[in-house]
Amino acid sequence: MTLFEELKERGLIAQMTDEEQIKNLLNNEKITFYTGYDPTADSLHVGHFLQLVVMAHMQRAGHRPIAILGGGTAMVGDPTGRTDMRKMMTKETIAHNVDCFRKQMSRFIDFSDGKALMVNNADWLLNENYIDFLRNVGIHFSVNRMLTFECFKSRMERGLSFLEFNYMLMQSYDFYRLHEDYGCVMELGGDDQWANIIGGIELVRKKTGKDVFGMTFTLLTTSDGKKMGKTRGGAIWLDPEKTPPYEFFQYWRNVEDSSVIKLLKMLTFLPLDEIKKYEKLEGSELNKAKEVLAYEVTKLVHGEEEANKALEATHALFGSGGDIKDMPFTELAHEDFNDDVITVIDLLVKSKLAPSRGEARRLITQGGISVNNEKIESIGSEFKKEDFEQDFILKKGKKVYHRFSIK
RNA sequence: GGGGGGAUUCCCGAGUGGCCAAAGGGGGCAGACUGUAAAUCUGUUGUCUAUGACUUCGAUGGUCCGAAUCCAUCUCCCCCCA
Repeated sequence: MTLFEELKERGLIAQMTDEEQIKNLLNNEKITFYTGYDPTADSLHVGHFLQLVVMAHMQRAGHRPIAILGGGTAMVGDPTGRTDMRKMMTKETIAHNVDCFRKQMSRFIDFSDGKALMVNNADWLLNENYIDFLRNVGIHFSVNRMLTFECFKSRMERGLSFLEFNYMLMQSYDFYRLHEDYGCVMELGGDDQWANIIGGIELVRKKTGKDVFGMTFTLLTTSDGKKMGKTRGGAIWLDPEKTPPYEFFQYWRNVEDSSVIKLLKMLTFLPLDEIKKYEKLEGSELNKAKEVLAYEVTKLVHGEEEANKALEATHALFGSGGDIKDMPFTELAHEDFNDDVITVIDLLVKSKLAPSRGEARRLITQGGISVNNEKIESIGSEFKKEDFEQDFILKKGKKVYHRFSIK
């Protein structure tokens, strides 16, 4: 199967500028392409992960990826799809985020021996002279045309600052620079990036007369169209400090039925033939596919060892057997006890299962808390130190487990 | 530069002197039903040493027995005209 077919079959391609030419390019040539990452946080999240997967597919097929870190563009902020302006980040924050991204990325893309490049657009954008930039780049953009773009629609009602309006020009200029400096001929991005990509392609054509290409991949959404990768606690991060592997695993284990197959295709490298087998599953059988999805994605992001641990813990809690050691846990200190006892409320707050004592009370009152499978009936329930000598597993709701031990 | 409107709890959005910890919706959490799914129904959703106390309605100061609501100053946002 050719790369192009594979990407298509996996549902990764959303739009492209010229299907025939791109197909030919991907299947018969070795090209240099790029994708951008805006360093808006100190860790990559699942949206970036999809981006990395696409890059990896391309790299495996012999193409050369350039990952561009938006150290320069983040100074301005992409208004695409936003109803309000982003908070301006300080230069220090941006630099820090760029560093974090850089470390995480090398796990997915092989940057050795020039097989892939990582550049920071701060290197050229920050030194641009305003007047020169306007004369070289600004001249090629029509405001009339930009205003008709879908990506600015939502902002036409709420207001759009001139600062943000420039974002498209900056990203377009990136493409031009990469084209000139590295022979980059294609930009890849999430489907929301379509307008910015087109901007770059047109700029390259106007300045050099050369044709370059653009392709977007499908965004991760739930069946009702919401962006995936968000929970009440915020985004699902790739940084194990911010989203522990067990939690990461659980996120994928709990996706809705209608998304499993789609996600297996998009986010894992399992052969399509194998995924076809899961496609036949129905009803509760789909849980098997969900487990495979969770395992594979966790393995890619956190490594095989962590994936195994998460799987073990999952089996221990939801099935039978397995090792409970690897579920989230809290170690209690002797100071946490009062007269050798500790209340359930304290346990809930200590382990951050409840954000406040009031919330902890509510959980207990509503019957949402149990310890070693015995429901806690009273908000005054206490436990002695001895109780922690054996396994002590607290359950919140139906599927949040937490283990306690004593130092 | 001129004129007008606005800032409310996680979000949207009511409330224009006591009945306001603040309607309604969304989201979250919990319960029922289930398959660790979806949909649905129910409860809940500021904090605490908890039938009470404390903090909250852009910021500061004031009026009043009493302020999210009235007054003054300030900060920020939006719209219209130029």
